[in-house]
Amino acid sequence: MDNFQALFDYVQKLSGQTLSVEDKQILTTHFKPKKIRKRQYFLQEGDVCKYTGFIVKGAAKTFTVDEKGHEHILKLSVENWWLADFESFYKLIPSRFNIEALEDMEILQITHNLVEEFIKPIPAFSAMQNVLSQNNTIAAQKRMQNAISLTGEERFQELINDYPHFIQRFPQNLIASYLGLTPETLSRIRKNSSR
Amino acid sequence: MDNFQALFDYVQKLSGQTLSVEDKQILTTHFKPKKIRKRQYFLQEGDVCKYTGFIVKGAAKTFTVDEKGHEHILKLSVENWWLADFESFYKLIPSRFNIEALEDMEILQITHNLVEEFIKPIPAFSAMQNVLSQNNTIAAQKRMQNAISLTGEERFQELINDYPHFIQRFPQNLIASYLGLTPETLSRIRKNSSR
DNA sequence: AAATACGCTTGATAAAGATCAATCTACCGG
DNA sequence: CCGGTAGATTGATCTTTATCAAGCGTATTT
Repeated sequence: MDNFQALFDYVQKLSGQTLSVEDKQILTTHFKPKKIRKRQYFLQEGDVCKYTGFIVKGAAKTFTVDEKGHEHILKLSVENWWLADFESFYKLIPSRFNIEALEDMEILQITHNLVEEFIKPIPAFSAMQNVLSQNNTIAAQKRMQNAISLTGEERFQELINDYPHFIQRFPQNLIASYLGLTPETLSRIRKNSSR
Repeated sequence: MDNFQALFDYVQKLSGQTLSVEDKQILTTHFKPKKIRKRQYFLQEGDVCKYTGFIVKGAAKTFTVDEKGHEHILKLSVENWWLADFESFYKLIPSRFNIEALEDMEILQITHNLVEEFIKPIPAFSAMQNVLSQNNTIAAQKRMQNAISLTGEERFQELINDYPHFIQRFPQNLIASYLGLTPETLSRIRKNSSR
């Protein structure tokens, strides 16, 4: 039960609506709790992303590996975020991304079909999805603007502003990759900006 | 009538559903045709984006101006795309962006309230919005990945792949800005890559 | 037709960031 | 307690990209 409370709270908060007892029952029936251990993969490049997962506890990285073997981190995800490559999840095509647990995780996972059939009909859930989609659009737009118009140092400052807990929680080399920098460059940026 | 046909076609294509005569009537009633001349602004930084516009004809750029007076182009929009700063449009807050016509334009515009009240209840329109939202999420994800993991030259190649008509239609300095490069750098990239 | 503005190119130089290599520390796991 | 691994830092060097300045061609305006 406790696992699901986080999901209920989240849906109600974002939608601004209340979940009935029956709604909660439907969510509890179709979302499956799953544990993922640190370093375990939720999704591997080339596989279809069959599930999306609501993160109850823990954190993960979404990344690609280039020809030189370097990781590029597209996304860092923590509690109350959704875990998936949505391109693969929506279209059922092989994913270009890997998703790996950075800490031991507890998630609630579900397939696309079950969402469409049983979950979307819940008004609060559907409303939550709309709000989430708006938030994502806005965040993506901001991050893209930062990418094309700011220097590495400025992007780092923005990250500290927008997601201060990331700095505490994740090692610096992952932060660097998320910002599109090498660990060495981020190290030097931090050194110089503390002047 | 002709103006609206493009919108009808677009909604039906993306939603996979058919618009009834009544549906079309509702759309025709609430979307207002508007002409915007080349160099005219659809939105100015600091203003609230009250309208979203479906582009029937023409093209526009969405951009910011930094402290040094340099433009940074976040988006280039053409026929069958939507024109708006969605952060400002959804939340009714002042926009950080400018949107300016690059060619004479014909759009169909509407306010947020009218969409919510009259347009969203049309099932095909609502379905179209869901598909559009998915497409946008996927495109934003891809562009972000390119930004953090590719060089300028590689990003240019991706642009040629994904939006070949952009190269024909827009001057090179706008393409450069969209890619997060200076016009000089893009000029040199093109020179060297034709080797 | 002249004037002008705009976009593209090229050159010289500077800044930002990547790469490669080495070292240092801290934190496990046996 | 020891050895290993992961992360952070620093230095030297190279590559990529920005900046500033000038010149050129072409379309547009008057």
